[in-house]
Amino acid sequence: MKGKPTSFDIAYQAGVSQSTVSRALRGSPLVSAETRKRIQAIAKQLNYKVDKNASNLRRQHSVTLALLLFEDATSDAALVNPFFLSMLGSITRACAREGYDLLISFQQLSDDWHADFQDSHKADGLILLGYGDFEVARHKLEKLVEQGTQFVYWGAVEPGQPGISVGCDNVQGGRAVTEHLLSLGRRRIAFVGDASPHCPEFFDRYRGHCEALRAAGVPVVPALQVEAMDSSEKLGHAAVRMLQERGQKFDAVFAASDLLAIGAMRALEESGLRVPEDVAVVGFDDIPVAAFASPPLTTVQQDTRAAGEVLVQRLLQLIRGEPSESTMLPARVIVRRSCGQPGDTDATRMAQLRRAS
Amino acid sequence: MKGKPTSFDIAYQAGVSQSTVSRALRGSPLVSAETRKRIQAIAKQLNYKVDKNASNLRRQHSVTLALLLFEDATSDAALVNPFFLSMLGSITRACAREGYDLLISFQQLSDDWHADFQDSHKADGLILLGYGDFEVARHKLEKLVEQGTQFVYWGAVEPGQPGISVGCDNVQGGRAVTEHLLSLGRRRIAFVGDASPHCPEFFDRYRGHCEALRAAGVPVVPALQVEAMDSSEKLGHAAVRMLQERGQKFDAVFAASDLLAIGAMRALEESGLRVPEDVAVVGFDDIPVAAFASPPLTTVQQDTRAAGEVLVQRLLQLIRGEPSESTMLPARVIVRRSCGQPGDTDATRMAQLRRAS
DNA sequence: CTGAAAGCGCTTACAG
DNA sequence: CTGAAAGCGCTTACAG
Repeated sequence: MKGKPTSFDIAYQAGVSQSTVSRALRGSPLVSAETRKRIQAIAKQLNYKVDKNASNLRRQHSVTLALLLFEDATSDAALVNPFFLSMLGSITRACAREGYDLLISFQQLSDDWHADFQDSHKADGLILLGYGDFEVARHKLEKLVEQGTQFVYWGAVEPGQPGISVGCDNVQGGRAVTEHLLSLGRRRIAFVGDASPHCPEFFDRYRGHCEALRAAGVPVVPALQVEAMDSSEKLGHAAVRMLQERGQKFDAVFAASDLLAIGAMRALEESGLRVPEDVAVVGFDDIPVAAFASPPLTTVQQDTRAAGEVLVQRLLQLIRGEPSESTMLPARVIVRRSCGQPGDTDATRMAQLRRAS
Repeated sequence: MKGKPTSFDIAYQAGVSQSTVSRALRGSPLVSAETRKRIQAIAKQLNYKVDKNASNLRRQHSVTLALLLFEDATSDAALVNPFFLSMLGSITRACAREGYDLLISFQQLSDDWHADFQDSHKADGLILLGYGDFEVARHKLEKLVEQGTQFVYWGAVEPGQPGISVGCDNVQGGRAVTEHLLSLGRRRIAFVGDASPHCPEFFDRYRGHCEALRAAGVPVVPALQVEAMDSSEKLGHAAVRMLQERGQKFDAVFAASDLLAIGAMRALEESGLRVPEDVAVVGFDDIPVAAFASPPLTTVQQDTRAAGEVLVQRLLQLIRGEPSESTMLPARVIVRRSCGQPGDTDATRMAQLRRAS
């Protein structure tokens, strides 16, 4: 046998036409069971695999999805957002289950958003993770819609957004974790995270936060909110310093992400403040290290497993021309020690590790 | 414009033949600069992208690599080994730089090892991460070699192994971290991890460990070695219990992976033993949570960034028919508090976080 | 149920 | 430097 066998080789051995081989292997009902069986046996024996490129070319689709992870050009080249990473598993598996292959690519925020993948027929649709400044991203997303690109993205879920998005219920998450802080007696809660349309997810978390405060009759103090557009330990650290420079007193910090929260805790520690005794700290995301922070971080868990599933489902609906819609997933407060209430540390830590590994 | 433009559309607009369009866009020197320029401009204006499937079919290769992550069938479906995950970034980037696309797929250890990707022309070569029991994997790897599959894998680097592997210098890493423990006065060091050809990487770490002991004139006590074939917190926990049941005294634990080490620390804690005062603990891998463990875990860092680069380079050499060879990367001890020597916690923690995010 | 034939959109010898 | 033509390996109307 020279080179890879083709459907003609199978046909020859089976004594049928190449068309019949193709039909049999694609599961067409137009082939008799007996013929199909014979063909399959020979294909298996010859280790024949349908040539994807030929099949794709002919059928005009690739049965492949592309996962585009956007990252800041300024950040170190080896970084991958741990939150997105945790979605990777479920996305991959959902694709596999649906018979789709998954291309993965890291993109610079500044680049053209590669409709390239679809234009070149490398992928039938795109999953976008991480868009940076949403006001900038919005235009790019709108262009994608215009071009007829099939895509879904993880982010805020709000009316008027371009395309289909999947995200967690940030308002509810922000509300729930703030209520928890309030129930522990905290009243001056700082919020670390941008509260503007540039960061709709952080903004929604802030909205939920404010809702909870108002419902409890606690005043919303603008000076207790500090901008942080990105999610990093450094920005969280800087935010606490900023609050202190403002001379604001606070007994809790709600950081819009775990990375911000961890940086905030470090800054507090350095100022001689104890977490949670002096200042309670909560984050958002429940990234793997959250359970290992000192103290272990109370946070809001987004269901990354469901997230991956839903992203793939929505994208496939788009590709198949079925009705599809943006979807919000529930958020869940995970209580650990950083908020001042001894949580079930051991159990959550085990669960975390399991998710991490 | 109906549907995606083809090279014929470009040719028509440029007033040249389709062949010339193809040549111009592929950068053939057979096209005049002026013609090329005109064609490129029109292609750009029409948002033309070469159809990958057609191009691949014609050229008989896919300019795509497949990353296969193997996992235990028994483990929860959402798990991804954090160590492999940390390699993903550099693999992706190395592929992008070389102009290759990257398919990613999770495979069950028990499945056929999908030469499928290559047979179907989905990918030109494979990168395998995680093989489980190497004695079992060896046969599969040998079969891949027989079939002429182009692949590289992460693992031990030893003579007589099938195919091309890339791994860290486990012997050196095991030696170095043991020397460190010895330098801190520890003498009865337990080793948690399988020391057999089933786990060549763990075995090499054990070898390095024994070398260091012998060089220091410290006896190697077989009863201080506990099997753990896999890397999980649970097995690390069980290993410490086993040591205690054996009635062995030990003042340090060298776990063959961070996950094992973290489980071991928890078991020690539960027995009322203090880490590092009573028992020093060190791990291997330097996964993101290692810096956040309590106490922060001393471990051996594998250079995941270089790992990804080298894996891709070696695979491309194979694909291009160039000489290639298995490669060993250096390992580096990261000192944190779990070994009893106050490490530069803050600096390493920051570095860790940066790698984690 | 099966076969002959067209065609998916390129790339690349071949001829000029 | 350019064009006409073959062909990569399939899938799928079309005809039987």
